[in-house]
Amino acid sequence: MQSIPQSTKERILGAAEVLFAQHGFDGASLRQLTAAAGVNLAAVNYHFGSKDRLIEEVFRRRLDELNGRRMAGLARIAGLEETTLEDVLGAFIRPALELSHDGNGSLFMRVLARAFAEHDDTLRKFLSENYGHVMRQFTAEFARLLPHLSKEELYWRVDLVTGALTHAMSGFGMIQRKSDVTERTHREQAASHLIRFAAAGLSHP
Amino acid sequence: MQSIPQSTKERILGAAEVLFAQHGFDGASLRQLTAAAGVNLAAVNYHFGSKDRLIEEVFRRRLDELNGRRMAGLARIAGLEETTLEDVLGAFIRPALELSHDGNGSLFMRVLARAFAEHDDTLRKFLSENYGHVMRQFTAEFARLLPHLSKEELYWRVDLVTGALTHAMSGFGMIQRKSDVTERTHREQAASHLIRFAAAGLSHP
DNA sequence: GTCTATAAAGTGATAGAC
DNA sequence: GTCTATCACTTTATAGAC
Repeated sequence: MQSIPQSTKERILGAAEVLFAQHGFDGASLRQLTAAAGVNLAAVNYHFGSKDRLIEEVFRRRLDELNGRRMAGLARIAGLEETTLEDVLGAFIRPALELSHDGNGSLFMRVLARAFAEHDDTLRKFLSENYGHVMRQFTAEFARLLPHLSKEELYWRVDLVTGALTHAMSGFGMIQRKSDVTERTHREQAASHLIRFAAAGLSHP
Repeated sequence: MQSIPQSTKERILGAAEVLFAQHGFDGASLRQLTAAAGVNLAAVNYHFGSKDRLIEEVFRRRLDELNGRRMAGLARIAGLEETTLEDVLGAFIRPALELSHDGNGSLFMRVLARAFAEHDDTLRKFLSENYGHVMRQFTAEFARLLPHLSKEELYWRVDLVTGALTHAMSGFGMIQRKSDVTERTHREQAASHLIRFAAAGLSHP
């Protein structure tokens, strides 16, 4: 297998993901970031224009893929007679699990969690405009499977699922991985617990 | 009622809570903070020693009260034969609700959410050492009420409840308050949905 | 496309007068 | 206990050489 040298742009994006996860968007400076990427300080502004635009690209790089997989998974099962709530939750959660098994993908889930905590209007608008349709599609499928719930009741429950998902997938929790369990297995357990927990929380009478 | 003038220390703590919620611990500078409090820049270092110690005091001021109420609520109901899961969840969640109805208390819930996202070891250690016993007490009561769950299974579920709670109480969600609902009512709805959601997620077979 | 150098402003912290 | 002034850095961003 031939090794393909990473472009400066890719090196910056990779280092940014790691450092934003660890220190936050304000906490990670362009100096730390370019040093970690092994590129010149001025390269960020040359390739991205500003730090804010770099932040957006860090999201876009992962979310295009992540939400594409979610939509593909949903398309495969949505509307079928025998679809279960667990199937739909799996279509949403499993792509996040696969991402977090791949290289620094798990760190990206922490970046995403920071974006929620940030409450920044610009960032929220960017996420909502570019990826809002995914949540809407999934919510529509939940509505079909849970016809006993009012629209409002459903929205609240989906919102709480989002919270549990963000928490679990970004590794916020106090649950420490035991030394005899690989990190991969630990995350798989998290996803499996999450799917059953969310299904119960969504569907209770 | 006589108005009691706030001390410099209290003014700083109040302004810090607001600005840390809005801009984060790194994002809010001591200059912004002291200007908002109407005190001199040097006052932070005089009264608290450093920015990090100020951050700790912002937590301590609210968490002593918040967790005290939680423990008092739990003591009132724990161990009783007829205690329900909803009662215990209420004892945990209602003090947070009351806090968020009081002045800038709702902003503090956002500060707390940021602390989770921060993943900072020093801060996590501070929270765990000072308030870890609260989660342990509540988990013990959950264990009593849910004897069919293994220890591991219960830990996962409690962790997921924490995520949903943080999310809901800090107002992360996409659910926008409607104009005909007061903010107070909105938060009460959030708490009520949360308690039922968490009870279902904790207790499913 | 990458580099150095630097501008212009902001940062936490502190010394010392009052 | 509060003030001004300042130290010693770090920040993002950019101009201009190569």
